[in-house]
Amino acid sequence: MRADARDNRARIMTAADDVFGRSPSASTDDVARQAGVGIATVFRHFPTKTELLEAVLTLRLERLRERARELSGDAAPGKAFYEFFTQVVSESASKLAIAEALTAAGAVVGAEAQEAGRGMRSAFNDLLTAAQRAGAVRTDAEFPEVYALLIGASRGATAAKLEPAVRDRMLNLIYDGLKPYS
Amino acid sequence: MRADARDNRARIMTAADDVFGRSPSASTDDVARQAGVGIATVFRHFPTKTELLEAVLTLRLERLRERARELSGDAAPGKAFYEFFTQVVSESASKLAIAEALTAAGAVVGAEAQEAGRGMRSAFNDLLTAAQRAGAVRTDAEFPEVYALLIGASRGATAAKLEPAVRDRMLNLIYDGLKPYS
DNA sequence: AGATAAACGGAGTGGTGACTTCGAATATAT
DNA sequence: ATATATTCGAAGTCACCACTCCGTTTATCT
Repeated sequence: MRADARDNRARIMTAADDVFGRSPSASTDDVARQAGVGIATVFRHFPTKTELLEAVLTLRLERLRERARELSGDAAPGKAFYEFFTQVVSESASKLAIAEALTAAGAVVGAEAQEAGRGMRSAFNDLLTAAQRAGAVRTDAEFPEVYALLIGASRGATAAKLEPAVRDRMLNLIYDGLKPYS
Repeated sequence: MRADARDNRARIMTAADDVFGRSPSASTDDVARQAGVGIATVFRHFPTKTELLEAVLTLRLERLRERARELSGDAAPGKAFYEFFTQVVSESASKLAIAEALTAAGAVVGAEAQEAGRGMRSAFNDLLTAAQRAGAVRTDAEFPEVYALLIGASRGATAAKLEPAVRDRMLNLIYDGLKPYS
């Protein structure tokens, strides 16, 4: 690939991430304008709008998986789990698309995005079981319902445009339900 | 209004509730076809698509408020609160639009829908405070975060197409966080 | 039953958005 | 520097959708 083509591809991804993050129903023209390229250039790199969306989604999922792994290396298991949970929800509140991405991850057709979704969920599951072993999360909570909580909290925070203080109180309610009986 | 006109209006509302419930991006033609009327008839009753959506939303919100009031009369306060919460989430899982409705209720422009949203939230708040007085919900949980939980659980369940069993386990985690320390 | 006002439906209209075409521009190899 | 293969972008095409127009039908009143 020629150097200018690679540049443009990166700029399109960045622009798409930004534009779709603000308004998921934005048009391809919007993305092209924001990226400073022609429409045709967008379609040359991503033959269909769906593929562009999937590329953005994949990137976001990969970043989240990366973040989960960092935390699992750096912090105490309980802290790592709750911090990751909080961070995902906080980012969703300001970036609509992450929530949609998380949702779509379970049902998306594109092989790449599916793989990224599996990776991210797997990393989250590792955080969960480590936190359970450390006694920071009750052991009778299983992955599916905890993941459902993560998605729900993200989408709820995004949809309702919660103030940060309310969002934190909501998260604390959730966390109290996740902690072991004392 | 002529009798046939009133009939058609009702059929259009029912059809819209069904069609938009399955796919919120459905076209007005879809609604007309499902209702068995021409497109023009739909637009005669609801001059714009937004107004049709708002009418459906308002109806749903009013039904929810009604349900909340019934429960608050019939059941013990704690039971009434948790049952209402569960029912809203369950219905959202099968009817996408309720979640969107709940979300939109906070920000919708139409005066009628706003009023219906206020009424529904107020009825939910009554359930909450009664349950708190009865010792079934911790008293330091305030309305905004509890309502945020309701929206989040609804949207999460809808978006992720949770199996009922997982949904119930997720709700139990939430409820454990809402119950008073024992 | 006949008159008439109200309501109906189907065929437009205009605008938008995904995707294509093709001549102009530009990176890279020699 | 020049050739050439690759990439670019502006101006299309086509399909879809919200909304309108108007000739036809139908409920209701006398």
